[in-house]
Amino acid sequence: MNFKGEQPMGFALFTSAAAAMAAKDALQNLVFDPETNSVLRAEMAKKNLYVKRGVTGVGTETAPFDQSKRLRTASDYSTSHYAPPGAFAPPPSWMPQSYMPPGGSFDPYTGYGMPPLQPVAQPMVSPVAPAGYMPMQNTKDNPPCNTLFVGNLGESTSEGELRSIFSGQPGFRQMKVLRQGRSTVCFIEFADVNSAIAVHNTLQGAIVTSSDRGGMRLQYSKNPYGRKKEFVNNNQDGAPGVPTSETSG
DNA sequence: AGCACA
Repeated sequence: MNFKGEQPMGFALFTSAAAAMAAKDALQNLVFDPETNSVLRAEMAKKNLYVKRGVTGVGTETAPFDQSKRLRTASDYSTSHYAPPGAFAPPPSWMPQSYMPPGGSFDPYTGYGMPPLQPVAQPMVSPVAPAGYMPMQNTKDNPPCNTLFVGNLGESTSEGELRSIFSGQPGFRQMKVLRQGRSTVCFIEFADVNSAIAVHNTLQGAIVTSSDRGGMRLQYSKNPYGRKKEFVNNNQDGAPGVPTSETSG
């Protein structure tokens, strides 16, 4: 569905072009309305957002403006003090060399400078945490693979909502919901690891309305789809191993 | 924190 010109849109101001790029990538394809499976489209604006001094959340005023009363937004308030959000934290040791976290290299934009200005007051919230997300601590994750494990889902979680959230994501293959008494977990297979990584990052902590636990927790599955189960006994000394379902068939 | 199906 594409109602050009009729969909609401908004503009968000970031501390730097790099931060805006990171947020854009993080939010791209976010399902913000699971009911209709509506997906968020994020682009770099054609022009910088102008913000009146002392006013927050503006952008649509048409009143005549006075150059002295407005502040031109710069692309380079000292980017050095900008702490990237958790999704772009330094890669752990198992991170494959080939994978560069989004937001890692924005060199094309660093020379993009406009004259530095006094910084506007920035709210101390993560620039990529819109409504619809909950902060989510995700200790103990597994190496990236093509299958995501979804946790922190209440027993009331509807499979339909999960499907509407994930089935529209690029690379989605299949989904399986598992009821576990008081809680629910879910497995999602993607066509490739990168698709899974993208969703792991963008939907981490996303609110599942039908669940009563706030945000979902996304982890890489311990046992991804399509990975052959290894032999339990692959000792080199030739001793007979215990047959597994692979060997005894 | 809870990881099934092949």
